[in-house]
Amino acid sequence: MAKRVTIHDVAALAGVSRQTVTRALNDMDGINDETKRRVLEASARLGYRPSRFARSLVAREKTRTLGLVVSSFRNPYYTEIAGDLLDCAASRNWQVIMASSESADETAALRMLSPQVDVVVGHFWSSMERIEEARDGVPVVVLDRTEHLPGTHSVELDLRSGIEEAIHALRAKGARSIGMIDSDYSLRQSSVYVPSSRRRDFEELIGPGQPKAAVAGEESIRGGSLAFVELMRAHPYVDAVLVFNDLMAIGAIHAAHTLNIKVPEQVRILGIDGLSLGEAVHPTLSTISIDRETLAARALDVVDTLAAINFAETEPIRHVVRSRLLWRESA
Amino acid sequence: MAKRVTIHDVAALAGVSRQTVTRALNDMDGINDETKRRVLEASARLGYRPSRFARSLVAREKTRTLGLVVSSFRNPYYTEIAGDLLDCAASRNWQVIMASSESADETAALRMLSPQVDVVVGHFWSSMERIEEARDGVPVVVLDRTEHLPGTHSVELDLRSGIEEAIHALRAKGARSIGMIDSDYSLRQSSVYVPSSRRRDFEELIGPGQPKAAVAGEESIRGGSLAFVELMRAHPYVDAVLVFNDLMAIGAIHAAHTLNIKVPEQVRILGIDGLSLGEAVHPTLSTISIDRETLAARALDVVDTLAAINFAETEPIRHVVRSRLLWRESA
DNA sequence: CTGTTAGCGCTTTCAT
DNA sequence: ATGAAAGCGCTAACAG
Repeated sequence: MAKRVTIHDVAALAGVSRQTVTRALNDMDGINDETKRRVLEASARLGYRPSRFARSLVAREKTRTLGLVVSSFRNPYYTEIAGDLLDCAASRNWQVIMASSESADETAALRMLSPQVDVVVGHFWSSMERIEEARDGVPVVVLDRTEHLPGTHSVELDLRSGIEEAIHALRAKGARSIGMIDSDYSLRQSSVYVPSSRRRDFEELIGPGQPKAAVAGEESIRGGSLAFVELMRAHPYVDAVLVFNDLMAIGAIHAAHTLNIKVPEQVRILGIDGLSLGEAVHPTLSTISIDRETLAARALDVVDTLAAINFAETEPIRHVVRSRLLWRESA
Repeated sequence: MAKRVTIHDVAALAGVSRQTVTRALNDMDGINDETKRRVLEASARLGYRPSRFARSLVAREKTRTLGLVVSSFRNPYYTEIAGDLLDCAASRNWQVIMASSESADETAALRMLSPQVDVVVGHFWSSMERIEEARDGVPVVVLDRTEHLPGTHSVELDLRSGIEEAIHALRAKGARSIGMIDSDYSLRQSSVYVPSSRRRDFEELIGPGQPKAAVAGEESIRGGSLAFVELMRAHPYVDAVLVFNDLMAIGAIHAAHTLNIKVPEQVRILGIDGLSLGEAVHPTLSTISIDRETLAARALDVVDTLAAINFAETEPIRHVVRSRLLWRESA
């Protein structure tokens, strides 16, 4: 590994001072054309690349860098949010460094990002303590989580009102027994299944008199398929299903095909997320849709607010984004 | 915007030297516990955050940063590659900065990334000259492109052999007239439609005697649907269709449902990409599958090779990744 | 155990 | 038009 070519080497080769090199390369004036040409040539000859570290260190306007932890690149929900966030960040003059918490765990991603960025945004399901320890002083903006986490900022999701509305609407359409397919995420993380807040909301809203028809599966198309089969076997009377997310709901529709169950005639299927992918399946997927662009915009609002106070510790900032029902064909 | 808190301020408040602050914060030894405690407290009081710029400038092992240009966050093909690349990069000790070329154009993304990173990886469809100008000396690794671009490194895709094999297999299964749905990407970029290399390969391989049944559409589910309708209207005799990518192919299957055309009985549909999503539709999508993990690994191989020579200009490095047929139900 | 010195590579004064 | 000096904020190496 050869030693780095510095501005000094270029200056030496061109027979000028370092500042002259700076002038030539940054297209500043106060430099003779001929000198400039010579410097540029020397720079090209040596394959000189200014150090981005030195440059940023001395830059008057520091590059503002945002760390983004993407939970999964296999679930379009997360990648679409990442896309929205990236666009929004670019328009507000933020660089984005991404890390995936798919293979590693999310605190590992956080720990890796924290020394590199001014602030981290992402979906985090770990305990407050673990986040606190991994963030190492860098402010964190937590997305989607419905509980309020002290010490971090958040853009929360109001799914509860969407779920409530959905239950009413499903009943109005004639559903008598509504089941749910939940995520088994907690089970995979800690070997203990804890119902998701989506399920907790669902069970509270559906009322105490109702039979509890719920199963949990992996957050994927396949997981949704398996869970649907399990649900229908255990609770054949179910005529409507709320599914943890759209990906699993698409899996459920797929499984319904296989089981020869007509959707929505025999069973209504309703997802959560609002993925455009839902339009590609038959029947098209009805869903509780999350306004991802607003979510991204709110997250950047928090980030800008924090930047304005130089990322000092401050009272948690909190935003809430609402969801809305998107009726297509499956429910 | 308050002035930045530096190591100096912490040192002053704790009544020690800057070096002692460094020792305390970086958990180095050779420091009194009591002093350490005092420094840590001062640091916390001031909300001190070490400058990542200064730190990287002086670090012996420079952070190696790779820029990744993601063409679209709405097409799982690109996000899945991004995920693979991110994992691969992390395991080889590379930081990744991402930019999307979805809303902006790709040279803008390249221009934004180039001062921040050591090397850029991504899908680029612009002309050599535009890339050359935007990269500003930073080495670029171009993915997927089948033509050989002088001056940039590349991981190319051998789709031709996959397409050839597919045509043989479709004919063996009884297809008499194979059509194609192409991407109209070039049309959107420059108002002139230029057949993609996939289409050029297809037409060469299908032989000169064959009728040319091809239409072009947007690279999306919807675009695939519209194109399929158009294709079947213009060329009703077509009994097999090769589609530019899986997303469009899923759209085509969707449209076939709507048109009441049985897949694969009446028309066989074959995509390109190998998205796992293809398993979620009915019938499941047959496809020419690209080994994304190998693609990611090859790209990182190039990157590591370049790092070893300190990113000096060098002869273009070139890898080729093969594709393979993945028969599911639609063809 | 702690402080001093010397850079990392660049850009910005300010002289010349 | 060019050069010299100062300093961005940090850490490694050496003193004390």
